[in-house]
Amino acid sequence: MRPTIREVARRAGVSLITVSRVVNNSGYVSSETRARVEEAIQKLGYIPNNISRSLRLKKTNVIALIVSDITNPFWTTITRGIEDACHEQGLNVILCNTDESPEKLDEYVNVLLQKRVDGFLIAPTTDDTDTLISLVEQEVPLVFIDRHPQTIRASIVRGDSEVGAYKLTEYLISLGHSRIAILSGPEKASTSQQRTAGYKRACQMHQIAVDPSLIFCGEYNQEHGYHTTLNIFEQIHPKPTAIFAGNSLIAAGVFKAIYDLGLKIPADVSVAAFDDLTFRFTPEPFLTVVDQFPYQMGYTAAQLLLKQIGDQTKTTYEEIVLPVELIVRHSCRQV
Amino acid sequence: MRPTIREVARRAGVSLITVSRVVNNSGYVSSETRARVEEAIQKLGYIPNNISRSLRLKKTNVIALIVSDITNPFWTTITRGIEDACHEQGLNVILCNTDESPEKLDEYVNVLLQKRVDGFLIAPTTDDTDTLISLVEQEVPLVFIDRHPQTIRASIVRGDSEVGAYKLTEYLISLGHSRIAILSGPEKASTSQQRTAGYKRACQMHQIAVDPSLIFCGEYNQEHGYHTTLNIFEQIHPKPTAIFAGNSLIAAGVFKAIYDLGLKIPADVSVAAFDDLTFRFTPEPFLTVVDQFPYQMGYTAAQLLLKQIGDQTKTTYEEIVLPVELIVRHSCRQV
DNA sequence: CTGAAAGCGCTTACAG
DNA sequence: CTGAAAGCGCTTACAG
Repeated sequence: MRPTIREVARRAGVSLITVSRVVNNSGYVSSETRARVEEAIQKLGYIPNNISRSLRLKKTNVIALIVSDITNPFWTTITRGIEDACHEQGLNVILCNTDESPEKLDEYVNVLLQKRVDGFLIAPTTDDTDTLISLVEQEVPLVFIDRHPQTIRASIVRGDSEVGAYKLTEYLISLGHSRIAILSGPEKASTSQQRTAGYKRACQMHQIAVDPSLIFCGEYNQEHGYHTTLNIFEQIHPKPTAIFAGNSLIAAGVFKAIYDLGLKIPADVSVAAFDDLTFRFTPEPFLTVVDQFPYQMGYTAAQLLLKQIGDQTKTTYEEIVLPVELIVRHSCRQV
Repeated sequence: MRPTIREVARRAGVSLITVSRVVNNSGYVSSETRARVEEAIQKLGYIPNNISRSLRLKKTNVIALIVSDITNPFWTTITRGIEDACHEQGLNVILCNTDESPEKLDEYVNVLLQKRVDGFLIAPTTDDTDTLISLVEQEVPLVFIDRHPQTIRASIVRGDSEVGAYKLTEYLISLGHSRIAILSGPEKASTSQQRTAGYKRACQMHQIAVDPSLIFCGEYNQEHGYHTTLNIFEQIHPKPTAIFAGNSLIAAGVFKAIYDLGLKIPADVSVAAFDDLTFRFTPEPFLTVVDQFPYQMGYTAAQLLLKQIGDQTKTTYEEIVLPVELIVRHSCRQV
């Protein structure tokens, strides 16, 4: 059984209040009293109970992070940024993986609402809206990361998908490509809408006709990249000379399909993608990408959430769009 | 302000106890009463406060996970296994990154002790012993993952490093290699001791002299892999024909060094490593590895911790050694 | 500079 | 099947 503040008080011959003051460094305590209390704490191995503190203060210093899968390096890196920002401010983060299941999201949100976390950082997937709406209605501090569910007005930190896609497409056009397939994400996801929009804008700006049969929406996963690429090479004529993968999972699928088709990148087809994630174990990274700086994204999102937790008074809605960067490497060639 | 159990009770015309019973599904409640209470809960949007519940019950249903860096795919995958196991049992996990800093470890442990987490899952680094000893003395539920700090008796779940290293070395020997450099981890880390031991045992079993100048301890990071490999190719004669990297970070450094030296794998030198982590974005994985199944490792560790949290009575010490597997690919050649 | 008392929102052993 | 009362371990506004 751990000693409580009461035992410390008894041992130091003071009241509970005084002990509370020295523990929290608040209010006046004479230095002799402080010393006595500190000695008692020491001797008893007293560890303040923050459960009761939280109950009184209605503040847990814990936030919830909900992503689809921490194992996806994009989310891993975001998570690290979040944890660092929270650690600096003395908060802890509870990690949740939903695997894109609305039921798991529900479950997590319910449990964490019961645990009275101070706020939520959520990377929403397409079909989660109901639970999220209810969070917003309850005015729980909440910031979205990366994606913005349709119709929900809440704070968000995201990369500039439109501009990123524009730059990437423009780069491909500058290499002489005019038939560029884009393997985007789900039609309803704000990120894939923005990426497709950037792609279209670049085409239009450079007098290249947008061919709707080169725009493929699908999940942000390898299967989409793989099967769509196989499809493209079987059925589309004239074949595209470049493929723009909407994220790195899709890119991995594209790579595999091209490998299985016995083709070479960039000799037979140029490939570029969103998100720069394979660098860690590659001596010489190869893929041309748009980097969204996920660490910064997580860090910024956490800071925004902490700010909102700080001033609960005004329920302000804030959208932070982070700049992205085109990193040219060796997966695209001049045609 | 959220409604409390008191308001629900008033609205339903029952006592607090009764509300508590229906919320927790414990004890007898007539179905009419239950219905009335449930309606009140519904109408008020009552969300039980688990802070106060935790205070009473002395149980938070939260555990702490402390790793050096979630961004390292080995830990990412372990983390996912842990989170899944905890989620199944209704616990949440707080994620902490120490960056191998003993001070950060201290800080996290103190804060989380104050938050009264139900237990700790820790991947210790070499110099953390003091804080960890104190945790063990306090009989806080604790299980180590992957590594075992010297001198501390506590539960641990780890891969079979010795056998893994033995198999990997034996495989290299079977290809005709007799000068095999091993780039192991820190001298004091149990994992690197075991890997070095497995390496030596394999050499001895196959009548190959163990050359101490081919055994390189260092950090589990890219720098060690990089600089040691450069060193090897400048200074060691006769040169080793194979390099055994102690983990995947070291392997990445080895790869980069070999690339920078203008050499090819496996034509000029064979390379094999611990941990299979690059598969995700690679259509055709190349590196021959020992897979430690980090997902399983995390899952198992969490289960062990949850078991220990369950029966607090006996402070049993348990060591679970998980089997590992040699996965032969294309980074080693016959000599 | 120090303290008495109420209260944060639950649960539980006991009585009826 | 239902409830009164004590208590989990803190903090705070107020008084002295």
